[in-house]
Amino acid sequence: MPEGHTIHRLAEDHLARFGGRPVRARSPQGKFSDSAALLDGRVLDTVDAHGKHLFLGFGDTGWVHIHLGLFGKVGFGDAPAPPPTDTVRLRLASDTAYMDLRGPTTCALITEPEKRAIHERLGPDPLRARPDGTGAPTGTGDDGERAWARISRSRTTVAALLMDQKVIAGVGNVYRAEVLFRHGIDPYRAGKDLTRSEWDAIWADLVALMREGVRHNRIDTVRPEHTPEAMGRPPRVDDHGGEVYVYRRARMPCLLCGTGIRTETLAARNLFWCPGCQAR
DNA sequence: AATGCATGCGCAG
DNA sequence: TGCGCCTGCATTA
Repeated sequence: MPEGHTIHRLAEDHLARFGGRPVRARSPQGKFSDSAALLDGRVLDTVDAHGKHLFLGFGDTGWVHIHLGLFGKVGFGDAPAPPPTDTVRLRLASDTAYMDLRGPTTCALITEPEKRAIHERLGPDPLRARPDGTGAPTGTGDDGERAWARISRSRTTVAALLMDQKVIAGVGNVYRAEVLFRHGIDPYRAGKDLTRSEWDAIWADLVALMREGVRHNRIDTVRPEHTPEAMGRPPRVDDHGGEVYVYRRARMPCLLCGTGIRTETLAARNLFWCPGCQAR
């Protein structure tokens, strides 16, 4: 499940469920036992998310840094919490709720400087962009400038650049495929051959799409005129929920032009695109 | 029961 | 470029 929208949503959900109250912390699976003991009885007072990194702030005790990797999952439930299974890396529990974390790549108790170092190696995050119309001071949120500086000088493909967390943080395999489709860009185009206006449109689109992703807790990328209802086609049946144009639609006809969706492995990940709609 | 696969990433070579 | 890591689920036998 984890692209940036999942992580930002998890940050909100942790704060809503556990914020401001002491939590019980355990690591049934064992790898986080020592840190869980330090956290036990502490108060969650802040949360933060940058790209696919989640941070749970416990005051002077430090930050729990979580990265879900490919398989990591968080499950929430209401009290009373059932006995955890032995794959639960971290269980947090309050009087009203519990959370089980399984299979993360990272779950570690870190310091403020260590947290800062993580932010420094990540590119701008569309979900950390300054929301429009809030009157927030300019320059307080992420924007696409730093990403553009890298992309516009790079001979690497746009597809690879979008997945590079140092270039832009939070985009994963689904948003990558979908945003390139939405802008008619061939994934193999070199970064330096992207135009400034194309990049600006991509960044703005990611800000909007990923915010919707946080809101609905799933990835939907089809425009209103291309929804199953609008087109009179059956909704997507496969597991991952959201309505998309190309992701995991290999060999199926493009919703817009009917060309067969292509797939190829790029840097060990499955890339999907429509050769009819996406030009070089 | 065994195998394959996944919305990720870091490392060795 | 390929491998290992972490887990759960669907598919295959």
